[in-house]
Amino acid sequence: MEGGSREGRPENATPSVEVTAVDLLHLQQHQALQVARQILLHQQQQQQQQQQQQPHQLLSQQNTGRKSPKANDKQQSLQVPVSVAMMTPQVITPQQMQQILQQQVLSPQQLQVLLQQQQALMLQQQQLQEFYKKQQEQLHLQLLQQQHAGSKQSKEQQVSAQQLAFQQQLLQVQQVQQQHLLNLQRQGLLTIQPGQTGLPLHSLTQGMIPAELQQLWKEVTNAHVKEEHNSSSNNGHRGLDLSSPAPPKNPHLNQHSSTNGQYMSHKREGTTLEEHSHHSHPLYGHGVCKWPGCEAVFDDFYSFLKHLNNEHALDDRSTAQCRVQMQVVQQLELQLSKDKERLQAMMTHLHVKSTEPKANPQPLNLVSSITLSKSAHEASPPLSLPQTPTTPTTPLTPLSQTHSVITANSLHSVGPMRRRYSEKYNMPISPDIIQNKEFYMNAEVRPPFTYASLIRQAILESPEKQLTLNEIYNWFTRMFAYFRRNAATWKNAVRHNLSLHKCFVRVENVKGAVWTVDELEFQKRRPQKISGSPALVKNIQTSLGYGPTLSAAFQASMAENNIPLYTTASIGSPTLNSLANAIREEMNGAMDHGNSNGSDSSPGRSPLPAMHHISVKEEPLDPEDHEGPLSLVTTANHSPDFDHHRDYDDDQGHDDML
DNA sequence: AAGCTGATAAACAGTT
DNA sequence: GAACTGTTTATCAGCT
Repeated sequence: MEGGSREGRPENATPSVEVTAVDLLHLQQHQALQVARQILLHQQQQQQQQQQQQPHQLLSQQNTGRKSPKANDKQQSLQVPVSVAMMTPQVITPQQMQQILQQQVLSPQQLQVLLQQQQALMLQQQQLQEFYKKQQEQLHLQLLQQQHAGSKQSKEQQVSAQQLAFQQQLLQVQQVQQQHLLNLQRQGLLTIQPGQTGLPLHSLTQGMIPAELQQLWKEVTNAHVKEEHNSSSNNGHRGLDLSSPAPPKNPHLNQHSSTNGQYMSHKREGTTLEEHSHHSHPLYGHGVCKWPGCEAVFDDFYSFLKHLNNEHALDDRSTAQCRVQMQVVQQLELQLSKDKERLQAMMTHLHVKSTEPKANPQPLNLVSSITLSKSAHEASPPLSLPQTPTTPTTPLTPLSQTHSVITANSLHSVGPMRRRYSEKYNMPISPDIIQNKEFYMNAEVRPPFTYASLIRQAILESPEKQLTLNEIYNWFTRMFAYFRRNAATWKNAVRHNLSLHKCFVRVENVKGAVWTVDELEFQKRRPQKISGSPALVKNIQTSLGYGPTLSAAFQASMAENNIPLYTTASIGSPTLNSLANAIREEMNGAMDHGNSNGSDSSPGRSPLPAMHHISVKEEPLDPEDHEGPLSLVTTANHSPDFDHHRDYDDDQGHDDML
């Protein structure tokens, strides 16, 4: 019952914006999706034109949200599309894709074909670049020899002059060059069949230079004219295919071949193919010839064309200029690739920060990607593979929400956190909270503690070890940015926990009632395990199959603690120190204390580390806070009472992490 | 697979 | 009467 309403509640539906690992993984597919989307849009437009009455059904499948909370419903899953619909329009989500496919606008086969074509085109692009490069090298030599044969200047000077020219043109011609390349591709001049990729290129780069280049040149310079005559079919602007019949939809796909976001402008390009034939040309803009170094002004397009054919015909000079341009493009692309690499590294870094010690960031990314979609906790174990969500709620935040910017929102998971990170092991809440106080206070990251643990911490931190409900609320909001949202939800949870757990004792006070902690009860209900538990040790050593190395232990610990869980997707994650401390504590507990005393675990389990953390505490709160809670915790932990922990020895602590 | 635990939601009653 | 406080029930999900 409530389940339904819960999963459909607004917080969940909020389209969380987050850069996830999956985003990264999908990044490559993004271009393909974009292109496909453009095609789809185009087709849809055509359809609409043809059947004007046909409604746009993309979102029509959304169910009308039922309201009665009581009314039983297992239809929550149907609400998924709603959240999908709320996502950024630029991104085509898997769901949208599916919808599109369902509408048969584009069949899966078609899509696959398109994608394959894109891949082939990307290959082409690479080969084309190689071709250009070689051409440039050769032409460069020729240029130097021919143009400056009689010159007294040293070749080095010439080269530097060339380089200077390159730099000057670098920015100016970037766009023009891109368009130029696109234009070539669009016209199918260099279309290469996927199967025969190697051959044509080879021939081009080897012996066909003159012929191919000449033809290519003609095509470039006369493209517009031919396009005019080519009025032909819809997309068929590939009358000049040298190698093979390009697929009908290549014009669009070709755009994709470029590595960066060029496709953004592709649509415009693609839709203006006809325009080109009339008054548009990559080398003609604003009445000016955009040939590098030309800038001749023309009143009309045809004058420009004449100029282009006359002044920029295929000769050594033009060829050399072309080569220069190619080099410019190449350098730009090189830089682009470097920047992309850098971006990737940055994103990876940010995603994985909390688990830096880990060797492989991949899983982390995956984890982080899932984090929001699910209840972050499940995804926590940085380890492994993306856990397949079993929950219907999962789809709420589709992986496709990629490309979004990292924002504060992306850091926190607002949705219902049905599961604490891990119930397995107690984590010394105090140290963690203290050390990461800044983080929790500023980042809307759900703290990896259970409500009970937090409530206890709040109470213990108070001078009198007692708080009113409202004071507890305040502590939550003060200490955790996460709890500055959804007050109704977590406050209810707090009250619920206070009432539910025996460890929280309500004491009538003069001014009302206050809540205190019965540490005994608290420890009772929390079987502490970390230390003594062989399972933990084993877990630490073998988890993830990374082996018993320290790093493995680190990973395991983090995984188990779920410390980084929410933070994997966040920028400001807990410091490495805290992680190390947490792990150290666990390790200490496991190794040092063995099973003998149950003191280990939980909240106060490791007094020493706790003390270290204390020193870090910077809270303007009461000075007593520093020692108060901790000492209390410590005593509690070491008290004989912990003997009953053994009663729970077999259960892997159900600790309380949120 | 069952049971435990925690999170969430909600209804309800008492108090302020 | 509204808001707050506190209790209770129900459901779901993760874990052992």
